Amino acid sequence: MRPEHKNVPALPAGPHLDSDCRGAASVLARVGDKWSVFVIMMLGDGPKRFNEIKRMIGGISQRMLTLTLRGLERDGLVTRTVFPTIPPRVDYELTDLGRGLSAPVKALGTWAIEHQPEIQRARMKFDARNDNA
Amino acid sequence: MRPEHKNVPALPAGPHLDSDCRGAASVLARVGDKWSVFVIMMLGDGPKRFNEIKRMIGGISQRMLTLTLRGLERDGLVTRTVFPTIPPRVDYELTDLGRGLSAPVKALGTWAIEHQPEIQRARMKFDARNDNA
DNA sequence: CAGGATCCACACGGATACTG
DNA sequence: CAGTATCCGTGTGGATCCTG
Repeated sequence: MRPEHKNVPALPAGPHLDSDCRGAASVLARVGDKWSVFVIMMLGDGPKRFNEIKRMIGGISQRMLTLTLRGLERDGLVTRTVFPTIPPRVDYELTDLGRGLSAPVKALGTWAIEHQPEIQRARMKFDARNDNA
Repeated sequence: MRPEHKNVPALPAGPHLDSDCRGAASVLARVGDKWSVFVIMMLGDGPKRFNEIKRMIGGISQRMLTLTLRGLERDGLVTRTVFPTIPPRVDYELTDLGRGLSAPVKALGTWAIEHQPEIQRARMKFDARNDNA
């Protein structure tokens, strides 16, 4: 067991970057994770079931969703509730900690959506300049 | 040329996730990038030179820093200014767009630092429960 | 339905050497 | 100093098949 989990490496070793920053790195790694961000946003408005989340996100494999949810659970950001029914049902919900995080994450998401066009234009221009290939 | 650049895949194809979200994904991918986040934070207080940034961050290889800066430049988040002196000198600075982004990013960083202990405790507990290995 | 197990590709990222 | 070029290990993540 214990193979993947999302590795949370914590920067190598350098005596650089004050330790707060280094510890924060592993947290940012989770937040920085594309899928984690999406899941947190999806869970923003109430608990959801596994396949429900999967459908909402769309491009994610069940493997990645499982791994992502496991990671978020590990970090105390979401709770996993199993209903021992047939067929089984599992609900995922943000914890208080998770809800706290969802605020800054949403801010980021909002920013991303708002400025997406500018960024895409910047990319086009940049690529155009360097694409003599 | 044009080998890496940070791939910006934009989710596969699924007719899921409203298109705003899908476009935002590629933006979040940049923000989600660990190194990009650090660089943006470093550049938060004024322009910096290449090796200056490298030293401040510490754990990054010059390759990754180059790639990261290239990506940020491509997205119109930082400007690259070359002084044709000997030895050469290159300054990197946040654009207005970049400065706009640095706000939410800092918010996230702050959150990460503040709640890092809770998260680490959550991880310990989680690992303790499942580590019968 | 929710997810564990496996196989596999390939992009990411480190180390090193070389250049303007 | 600020890169580029190359080699190469490995984590990440998709696809597929199987179970309670």
